[in-house]
Amino acid sequence: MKHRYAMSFKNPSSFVTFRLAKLQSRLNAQGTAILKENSGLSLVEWRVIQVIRMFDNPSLSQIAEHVQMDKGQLSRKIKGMIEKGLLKSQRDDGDKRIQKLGLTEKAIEINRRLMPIMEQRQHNLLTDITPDELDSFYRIIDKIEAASKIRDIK
Amino acid sequence: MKHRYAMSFKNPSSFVTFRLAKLQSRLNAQGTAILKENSGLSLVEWRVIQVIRMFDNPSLSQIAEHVQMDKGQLSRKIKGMIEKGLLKSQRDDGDKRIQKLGLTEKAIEINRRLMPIMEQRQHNLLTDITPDELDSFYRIIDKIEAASKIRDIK
DNA sequence: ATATTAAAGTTGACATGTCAAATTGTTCCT
DNA sequence: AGGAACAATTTGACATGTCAACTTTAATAT
Repeated sequence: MKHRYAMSFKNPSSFVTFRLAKLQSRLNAQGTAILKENSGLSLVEWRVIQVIRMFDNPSLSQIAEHVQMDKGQLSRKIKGMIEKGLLKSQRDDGDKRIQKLGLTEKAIEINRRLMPIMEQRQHNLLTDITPDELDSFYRIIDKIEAASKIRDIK
Repeated sequence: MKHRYAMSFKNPSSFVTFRLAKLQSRLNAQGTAILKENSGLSLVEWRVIQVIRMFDNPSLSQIAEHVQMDKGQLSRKIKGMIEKGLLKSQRDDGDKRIQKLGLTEKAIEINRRLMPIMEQRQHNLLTDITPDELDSFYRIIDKIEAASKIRDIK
């Protein structure tokens, strides 16, 4: 289905991107604050831990893909996390370029402690939203994300 | 309405915040690229121009509120934009702490040229989404944003 | 086989974001 | 009026993000 929207732009929120950016900014601030109060993790560190936890010893590139983050930045971040004792890395047997990353006991323990708090947070964000609404929300996000890949604007 | 969601978290997208962060990251990259190709503006500069355009000579603090941005950062950004000849500032008559910000002809002209491109972009992002879906999308964003203000998690 | 191209990760330079303290002007209270 | 409390903006220190170049190893093509 194609739809044409009237473009009035009387206020900045006429842009979906504006609305999303503002929301994102708040969510980041809240997430950072919660993690700070309950752990020593940054938002990125928390996300990296989740990705490693949910996939099987992913490589740096795979993590970068999942958290949609610059590889350079992630490289430094992971170095830091290894120094902090959160991650361990192991060279891949087959491909010597690849390092497979895993969680240390320390990270697992922090995750165990933090998870209920983060679940509660998510729950708080989503009460007031019906399951149907949430479905639709995710579908729209998918659509916008798909459209955001198309670079050509002409 | 209150809803309880099953929290399985088998993959990182189980967190709304993850999904949104990823989407945001893509949208930023796309927006930045489009602006770069078609102007010399950064995303923040573009947003600042929109806010100034749509409100009546707002102050720095008002802009910061609308774009949800650190005032310190914005202060520097605006200084830069004034040097680039995009903005002009004028001290408020009543309250001498306040500077009211306005667009220069140059900024207006850039905006005129850019607006159709950015509208087209928005249009591309939203085709495939019905007006009803979009309504619902905005409502949900509002709800999540409202919930994100509540700092207390206990 | 070996030269070319590509992928994984690292590094450096530089821009942007965050936080807190400092500055200047305003308002409110007595 | 005089000072405490507050508001708007600026500044500094430091963390994070972005981009491009570089190193090492792997894959592909002649």
